Amino acid sequence: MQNKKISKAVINRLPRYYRYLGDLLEKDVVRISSKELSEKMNVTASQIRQDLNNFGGFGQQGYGYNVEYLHTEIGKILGLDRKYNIIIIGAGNLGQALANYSDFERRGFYIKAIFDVNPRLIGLSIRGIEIRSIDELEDFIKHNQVDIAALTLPKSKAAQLASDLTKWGIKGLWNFAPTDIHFPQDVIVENVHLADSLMKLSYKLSEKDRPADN
Amino acid sequence: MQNKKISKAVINRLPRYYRYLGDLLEKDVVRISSKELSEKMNVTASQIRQDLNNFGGFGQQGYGYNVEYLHTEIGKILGLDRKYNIIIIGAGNLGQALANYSDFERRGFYIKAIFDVNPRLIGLSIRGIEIRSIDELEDFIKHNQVDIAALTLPKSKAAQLASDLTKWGIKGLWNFAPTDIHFPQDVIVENVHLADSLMKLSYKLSEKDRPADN
DNA sequence: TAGATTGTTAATCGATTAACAATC
DNA sequence: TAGATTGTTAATCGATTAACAATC
Repeated sequence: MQNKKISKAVINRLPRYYRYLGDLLEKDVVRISSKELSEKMNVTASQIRQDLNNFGGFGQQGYGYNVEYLHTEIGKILGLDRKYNIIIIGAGNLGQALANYSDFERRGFYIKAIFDVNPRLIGLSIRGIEIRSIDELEDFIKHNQVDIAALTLPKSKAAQLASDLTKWGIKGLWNFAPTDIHFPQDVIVENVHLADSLMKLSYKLSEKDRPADN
Repeated sequence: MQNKKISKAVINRLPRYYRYLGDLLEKDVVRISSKELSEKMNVTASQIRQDLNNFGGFGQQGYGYNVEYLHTEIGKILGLDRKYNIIIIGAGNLGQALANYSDFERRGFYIKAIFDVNPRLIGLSIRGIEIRSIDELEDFIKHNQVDIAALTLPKSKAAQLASDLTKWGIKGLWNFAPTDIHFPQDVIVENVHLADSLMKLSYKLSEKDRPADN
């Protein structure tokens, strides 16, 4: 079915659908119509049906959607029907926070190692995940199947490391450094810019009490 | 000038412009044309000019844009020409990571306190920021000017706390809990969903090796 | 002045919403 | 069968890109 190119807007919404369906599942809701879901999610029913139909018909006329089935199917679309091995580059606060966040494993994301330059951190463990020297990074990647590298290191080092990582075969980068990273090749980069997010918040806060000029 | 409603797409791009202009400033670049900037940022020059013209004419024909001036002006638009007091609700790993991230202060975001329910954490300090009991939260807000509350607590507690916080007068929520929070009122919510971000990454990784069907 | 580049209007493209026939 | 709700086409809306006159 999936022939036409899926738009970025649709992809951005998929995890949100997945989350809401997961919540419904926890509440033992068996079926839901696009209309009901649209009210919960604050979107139009039309958009939900359009979005889902990018990937095929998951519903049934007169009935709606089976929550469990739709949840599973969106999970498959999101690639959650397999496991991912993750390494974290940078054992600072954010890197440690990610390592400690055990919820990712429930979704199939396994953190296998953390790397840092700081000798005082190397050798320590977080939830049984060892902090290793960055010098071992290349070797580790060569000997382990690593799907995703999370970059939680300073901006100044991010670009060089990203380039090394892709050279060593990493295809997925989850970048938390406050700089954009993009590769024209087949490397997928997902950026998380916390500072940007905070600025959007301050924009909206300021907008509120900004006097309409002229 | 700013009369027409600014679209969400434009707002999302503003922090990115701000970031790139900051980088240029660090490299002592004095002026830049929309064309040069568009090449650096991987967008069209047209889009840059359209975006900026939502807020007024910051450039000069035949010259381009003065980097420092534009940086300052976008900063003002983003509301970075004032200070914000932040409190963090939830002193878990992510809350501690945010508290430790001193860079926010450079942009005018000051973390004033952290709150948690865990007695073993209460009383500790992170970078001089005290971890307090959640019982003191209401009182603290009443006696201090708090602009933003960062929610780094479990999903199960996020909704109730968000509702309390707004009752006590908080107008800005920076939500890291894996659940959507929205208030129809004048409360601004900015959601950071790390799990969603990771799922987008796994989508794109899976898409790559997904066989084009039929 | 000639060249460069903006600000802005018009054209295009894409995404969202509305509508409704198909069908469970 | 009648009612409900999907899947899907058509209409609308909004955002991006192209073009170019204005102007530094």
